[in-house]
Amino acid sequence: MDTARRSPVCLDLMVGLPMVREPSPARCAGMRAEAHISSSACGRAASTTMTNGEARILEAKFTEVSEENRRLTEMIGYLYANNQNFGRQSPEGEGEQPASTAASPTSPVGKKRGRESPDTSDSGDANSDKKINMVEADHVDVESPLSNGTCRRIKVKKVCTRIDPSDTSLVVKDGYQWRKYGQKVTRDNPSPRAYFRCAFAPSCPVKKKVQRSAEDSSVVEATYEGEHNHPRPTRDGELPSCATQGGGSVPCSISINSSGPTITLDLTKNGGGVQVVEAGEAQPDLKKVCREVASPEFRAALVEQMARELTGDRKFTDALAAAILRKLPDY
DNA sequence: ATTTTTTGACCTTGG
DNA sequence: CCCAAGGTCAAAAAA
Repeated sequence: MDTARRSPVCLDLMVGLPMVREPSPARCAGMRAEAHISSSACGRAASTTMTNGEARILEAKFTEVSEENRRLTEMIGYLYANNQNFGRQSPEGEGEQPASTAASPTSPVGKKRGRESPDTSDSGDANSDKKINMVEADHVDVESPLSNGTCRRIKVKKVCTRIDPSDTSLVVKDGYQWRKYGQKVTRDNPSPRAYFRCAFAPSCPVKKKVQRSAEDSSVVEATYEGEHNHPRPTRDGELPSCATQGGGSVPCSISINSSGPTITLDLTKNGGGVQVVEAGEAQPDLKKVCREVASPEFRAALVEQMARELTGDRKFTDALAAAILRKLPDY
């Protein structure tokens, strides 16, 4: 497990870009339109100091870098998810069934499955301090179509938890940090359903739905969709610190905000390198991608491009100069 | 001032 | 095309 978790890579390279959500197919058109509007607005703003041609070149470059950025982020998240899969059975660590038992895509989650063997291994550590106990853990994989025509399996896991009936918060402590983004009353259940996203979104795609059981209001059903591409923050669901955890698995992180003066570059973890554990049963092209990402050439190119992007950013160089100046002793 | 939650409106999907 | 239901967004409110 430690070996499998030794390279959690969370590389968020949103260089000077607004955070882009996981593009839902239906939203792509709108998002593209927005991107176009904003970039052309940029072009207009810039036209006071540069020619139309230059603006267009910059715009094209911007689009290209954005696209590459998105691909890299996606690839690394995917690699890490795979990496975790091979190291242990699931990110939550429960004994799950093999993926071959996956339900059909048209039936994502069996509505009400019979109560099976209680599962206390999942998130039990995080819940042990509360007066709640896991009643059921249910898990299936569903396939979600990707833009390139292939399908990616999304793990859907259902966990029933017994809580105090007077507790109306719909909060299920599972060691991760969640942000609520919606609540809805559904037809088949008088109690509302709460929608949560992982606090690390959009880099972490995991979502969960929490709703009281229609039959037993002391039981809440939490449905998890997807897998975390980062370690569990802490027992209490706190944000991870930079300190090394258990098996020395801390995500490398890069956080760049070129729209403002604050720039955070954290390449200290894992020596700033990208380790990739090759997935034994990975698809051939995935293996190829693994090798490519792990290769020194790729890393060198990545570093070079990042350096180019950063040094080319006037705001970054200004902020850097200002920071260095502050560090210099006054004479 | 900043972050998180709430909640009505909007979007998507399936029948 | 219409409708219903689930899911998501984003402005406002609360912490």
